[in-house]
Amino acid sequence: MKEGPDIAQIGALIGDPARANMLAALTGGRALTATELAGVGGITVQTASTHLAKLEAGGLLAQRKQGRHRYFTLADEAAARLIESMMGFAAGRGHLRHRPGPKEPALRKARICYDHLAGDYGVRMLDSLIASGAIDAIGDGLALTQKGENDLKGIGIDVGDLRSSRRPLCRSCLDWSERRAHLAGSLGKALLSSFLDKGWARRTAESRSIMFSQEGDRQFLRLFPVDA
Amino acid sequence: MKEGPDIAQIGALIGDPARANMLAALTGGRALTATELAGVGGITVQTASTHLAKLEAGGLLAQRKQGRHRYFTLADEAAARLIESMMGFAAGRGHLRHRPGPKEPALRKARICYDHLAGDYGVRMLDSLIASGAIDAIGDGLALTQKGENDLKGIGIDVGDLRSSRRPLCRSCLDWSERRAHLAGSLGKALLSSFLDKGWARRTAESRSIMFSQEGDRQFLRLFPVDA
DNA sequence: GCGATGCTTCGGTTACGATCGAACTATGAA
DNA sequence: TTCATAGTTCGATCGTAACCGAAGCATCGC
Repeated sequence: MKEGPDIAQIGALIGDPARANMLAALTGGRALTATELAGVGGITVQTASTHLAKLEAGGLLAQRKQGRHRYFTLADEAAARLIESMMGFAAGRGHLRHRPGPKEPALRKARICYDHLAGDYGVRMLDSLIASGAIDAIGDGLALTQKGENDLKGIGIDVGDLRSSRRPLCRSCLDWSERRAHLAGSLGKALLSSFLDKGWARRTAESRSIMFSQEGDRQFLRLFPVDA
Repeated sequence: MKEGPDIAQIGALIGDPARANMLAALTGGRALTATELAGVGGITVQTASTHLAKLEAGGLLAQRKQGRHRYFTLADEAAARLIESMMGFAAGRGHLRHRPGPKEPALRKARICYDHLAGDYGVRMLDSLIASGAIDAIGDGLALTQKGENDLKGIGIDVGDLRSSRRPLCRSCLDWSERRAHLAGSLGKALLSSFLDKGWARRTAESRSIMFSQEGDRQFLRLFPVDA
């Protein structure tokens, strides 16, 4: 029996805790080596190696050899979206690996979600963009308005460049901590990049959280106000 | 270790072949009994029972007791979307359970996807609605136009009723056989229902395919033309 | 009450796959 | 060349979870 795609294969791939941890870590967007991934998975390198091979064969991971290192990333945006949508679903059902830890608050405030900003700040940014009329929310979709395009130019983002990529400009992404949407897509990526470039924020070494500087915090809150 | 939602749990739930088959069968939208699900899973009822309990505990399934039967459905639209997005991803990677079988062509032509029309006909319908200006495609999102609302009234669908539900009116859903989008959301559901009510099409007993009558076929193709 | 049907729980078996130690290959540095 | 680091492959072990037979509830029809 049966017609249709084989869900069980990729389910099983994601279903192993060690592999799931590695995938979640790669949600952070940066490429990691096999040894680093063994660390986040809590397993030895040999074991990690076989896991990584399976994930790559399953189309979830891509690797790039560089010298004697092997850097792994999520295969593409589709893979990233799958993982993120599973995180959203899992969070909605209370399937949390709740070991609160000290990094938690920072993670809820602002973190990276593949290549864009998530957490409280990510949600706030999208809300603000919609409230100001820079983005229209239509059904599930998001569309940049003319006003939005002008506003963005003011902070140094040229939307024309972004449109040339095949990737959608705006996409909404469900936030597992806030359970509300934040902005993904090439525009989401560009915005985060600009914050990092401006020195408003920086990525932390070992976690997916994003640390805003005092000045960056001030600027961000000014740029994306929320009226309650 | 780790912060964040536990992907591994639901991954493992979906990762078992028997469970995956049951979930895929429920993608057909209709409620199935435990014994029926045991059949599609290819296992005995005892085993199915434990699987179903796990799926329910995991928030993927909901059950409704009715007499001495227990009817299972996907827990909600979020669960359905997760399964469908996994099917889309799996299909894109060529993870097919290819046992072509005789039902395949019918399935590719028209099938039910949770509660709306998918397959060749589903894709065609959305394409046609966009081409005629009834629906605007904006980024990832779909929005019904005024013209669309009028057109729909002509075939007996009152959009006002649909808007009252909290569920989004239009949503695009990736088709695993066509690898293109078709129309989901409450409007997608309403359209399929109207085809069934009109007698243009009927659901088959054991498969997810939808059979159009000769007359239904003619009407459908007239209503949703594609100019090539 | 009775048996029949639908489903769950229990107990024991079995198989698959995750795991690691050890040996092996590849790249880089000295 | 030799040593060190990064990663893979092999072989063997071990745990977990899927599985089914049998027994136990629950609900229906009579």
